[in-house]
Amino acid sequence: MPLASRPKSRGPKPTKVDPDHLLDAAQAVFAEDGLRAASLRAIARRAGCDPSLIYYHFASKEALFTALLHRRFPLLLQDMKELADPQDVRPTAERLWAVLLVLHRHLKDDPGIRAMIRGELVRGVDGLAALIEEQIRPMVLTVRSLFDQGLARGELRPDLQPLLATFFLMRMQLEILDLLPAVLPHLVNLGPESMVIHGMRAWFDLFWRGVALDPSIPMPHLPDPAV
Amino acid sequence: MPLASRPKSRGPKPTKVDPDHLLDAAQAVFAEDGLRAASLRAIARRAGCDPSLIYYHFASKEALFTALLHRRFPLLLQDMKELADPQDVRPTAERLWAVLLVLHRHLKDDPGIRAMIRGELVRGVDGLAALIEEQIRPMVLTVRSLFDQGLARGELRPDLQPLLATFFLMRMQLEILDLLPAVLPHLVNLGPESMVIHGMRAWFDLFWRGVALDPSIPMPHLPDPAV
DNA sequence: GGCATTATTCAACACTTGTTGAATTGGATG
DNA sequence: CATCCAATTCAACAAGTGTTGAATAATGCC
Repeated sequence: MPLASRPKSRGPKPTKVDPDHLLDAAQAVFAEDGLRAASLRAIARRAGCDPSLIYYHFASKEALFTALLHRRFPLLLQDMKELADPQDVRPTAERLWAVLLVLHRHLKDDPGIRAMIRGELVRGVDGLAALIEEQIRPMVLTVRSLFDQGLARGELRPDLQPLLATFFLMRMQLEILDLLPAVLPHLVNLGPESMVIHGMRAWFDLFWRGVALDPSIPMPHLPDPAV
Repeated sequence: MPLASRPKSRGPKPTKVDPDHLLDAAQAVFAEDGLRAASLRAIARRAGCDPSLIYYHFASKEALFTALLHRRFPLLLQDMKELADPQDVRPTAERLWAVLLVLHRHLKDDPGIRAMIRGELVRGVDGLAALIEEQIRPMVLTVRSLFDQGLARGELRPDLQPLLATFFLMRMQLEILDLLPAVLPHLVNLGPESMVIHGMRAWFDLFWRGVALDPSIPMPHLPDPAV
């Protein structure tokens, strides 16, 4: 009884709530409410601690957010860069499909970072929007280089516009991860997870037919995302 | 002087701020901040009136938002329905392009309603999210019927999935309207407006090649959006 | 056991929010 | 000119916000 209803105790349970745990809670709340509307009290509630504790680990609400940013983006960029190694001789179709797989792996269970990439979380917070763009740009340019390589190898339509193609490919993957599980499963009879894979394949099929030099030659085998 | 700096006057200038003017201001502010973070005071400031006036015309913040919803969506749906008339014998490519033109016409200058469609504005506000979905669904099904007609006429790949194709086509158009003018013009040398048209054509070219039964037969002439 | 340090909470601050009720104005009508 | 009404503002409310400084509990070290 003194456990559940302790009426007046002060600073009771230092159970080592490490910063990562706070970041997890912050990510969840930010994803739901956006940067502006998300409250530190809501984050603290989620993390099971007092709002003041956040200020012990982070300087401010904004610092908490940028810490979130630097936790995930570098990993994503790294994976993308490995994909774009010019020595990679796999067919371009396979490598572009791998771009979708990387996005799937990193963003599947993380609506927060998806919203970040979309720029939603920081609507109207100029400094942070610029910071996010700064994290995203190298990733976009990396994928773009994949298209340049594909063009040089004669596997893509010569009139292709690499930057727009990059934009189309990645952007739609974000939408697929976000929207398909939310709205389509009750229109088609598929579970949310296989709905995403189904959508990814349909999208890439359409996309590749649109960008390939000769869409009639069959695509290489496209592996499912690792689960 | 008594005009600019009137220090203590009460209820001064009934200049007939009609509800539509309030809706305009609300739309702008909602688009920037989202439903939760947007404040009635900011809306009132934008409209040049007192926050209380909003309550004279609308019952609450939420009522103001739903009024916004019912102002634009029906018009959009109507245009889309005219497009999907089964008697229309134009080539399917031309009709699908017209879908993009309708979206362009209605949403080009209206980031607020774009954000509504994307569902951003109402993150975490359950009732409203359902209400928006209710407005969007008939529009989606209308466009879907266009694909069904195209399939029946043998102009589309028989293995096409109409619902996914609808999703891809419309969703990317939203992204084009939102993102291309914001991020690409300083990477490509095009003005924001022609950037959008450029992007739309590139997108539809890719899309059509992806869904057509025989992408090698040339597309009909695709008119520019009317400006 | 005493002590310094670290992790945590409490209580309060100044401010903003949606909302309301009463007060005020301008114009039309008599 | 007086009266009525619609349009508008003022002033205040309770609740929630980010943030801070002081207080407290647990932990490891001597």
